[in-house]
Amino acid sequence: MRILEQPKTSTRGRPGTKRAPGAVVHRVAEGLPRRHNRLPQLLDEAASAFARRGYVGASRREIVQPIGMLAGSIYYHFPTKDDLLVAVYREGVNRISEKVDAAIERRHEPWARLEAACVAHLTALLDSTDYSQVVIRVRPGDAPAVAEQLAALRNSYESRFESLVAALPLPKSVARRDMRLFLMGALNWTQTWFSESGPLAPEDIARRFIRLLKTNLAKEPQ
Amino acid sequence: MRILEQPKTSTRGRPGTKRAPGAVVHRVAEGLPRRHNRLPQLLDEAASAFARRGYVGASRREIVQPIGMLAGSIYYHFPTKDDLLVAVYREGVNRISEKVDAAIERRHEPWARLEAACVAHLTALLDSTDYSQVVIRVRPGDAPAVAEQLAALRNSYESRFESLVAALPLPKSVARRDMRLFLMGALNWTQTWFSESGPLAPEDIARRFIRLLKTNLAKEPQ
DNA sequence: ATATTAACCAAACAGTCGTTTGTCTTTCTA
DNA sequence: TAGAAAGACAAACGACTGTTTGGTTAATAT
Repeated sequence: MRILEQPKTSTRGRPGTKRAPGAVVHRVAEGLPRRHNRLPQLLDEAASAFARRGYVGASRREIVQPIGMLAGSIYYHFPTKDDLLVAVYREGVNRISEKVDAAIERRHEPWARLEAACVAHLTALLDSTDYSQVVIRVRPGDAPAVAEQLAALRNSYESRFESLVAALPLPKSVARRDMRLFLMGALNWTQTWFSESGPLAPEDIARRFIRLLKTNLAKEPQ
Repeated sequence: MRILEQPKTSTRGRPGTKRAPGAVVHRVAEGLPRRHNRLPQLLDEAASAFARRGYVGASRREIVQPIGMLAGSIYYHFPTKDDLLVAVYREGVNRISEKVDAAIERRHEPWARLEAACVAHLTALLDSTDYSQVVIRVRPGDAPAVAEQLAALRNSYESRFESLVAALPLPKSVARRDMRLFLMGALNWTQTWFSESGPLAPEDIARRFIRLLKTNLAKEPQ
């Protein structure tokens, strides 16, 4: 199981100990993974911690504590905390992408496709134990050394919505970029105020937002 | 200049050193403030640091370094880092509230009032050196010990928009709470993608979002 | 002019951070 | 079944964290 790939020019973060500049940073697993491999659990806990506490707020020790692992052991799997974040973030992008793709697959009408995508997006975002939360909660700038990687990952996901909006039959005066940013922003911000005990389920919220967009609010009552 | 008011039951955060439970936590300034008082600069730098790096990401030493103050000196003004955050947060709420109030003061048409409020809101949010950024960037949950205070402050500001939306002449079918959350979410999320070098100024974005809301997108092209 | 005190400085404290090193056990392969 | 490597543990490293303590200086009121 090969983990480290990029040249590791990123010696950022807290300079607890300086790393030897050109040396091999960490022994990298070469053979096949074994049965008793806690990498999946490690990623699960990291996702949970990053989603709940943010990237800087989640320490390595509190990440591994629930599975009885020691903080140093993470370095067998990931050479830095930043790399662990990238792995979680990538998995988050993959999962939410799959859900969205599956949701729009069998729809054909452009508005129905957009709505299905938004429902899937919001469900993933607000579902309490999902990697996808990290993609929204953690800003790329929170880990400067890997910020570009994170931004690229997020972008590769959000570009789907460009296509979905591009397919809509809209009045010429409407700037589609504005509309996408408007809609996605409102959806992403739900993470701030959404409560599971609230009256609305994630899919309701998504559908209501789409409806609001389509409704002509300038019209007088009734 | 009296700073500490609440009973200080919150001995949270990193337990570097335990505080004596019932003892007077800190000598509190009793007399009038003096001329050479760097409290305003301290607040400025704290706002800047919290806005740029987040609450947990900004250390006390990096906050005071630009004004040549030492980390320990903050404790003359604030008994904990959390209290410093509350002060910055409160100032942020005050500033953005004043701007919004001033903007809507001389407007009377409901939609014009909402638009003016959104323009003021977004300008404050995206203007690079303002306290108000902290109100959006920092989540109340980032400082659990004072989370309720922060939430209450944010709420006292956002309630303005409830009134503004309530005054709109809307079709009966429109849920005003949804609409408010929709609009405010989209505005607040701009902090994530806005770039000063981009094509749009904050006030343009706000106006375009309002226009999008009012436009009937369900209509076919032209 | 003197006493008071606001507003710091200087230096340390204990704890936590991300990270490293060396060792050990378990699993797979030859 | 022997050897090798996967996947950790145990313990420490130095830097950094929020916080405390005691002393210092300069502005203010008397």
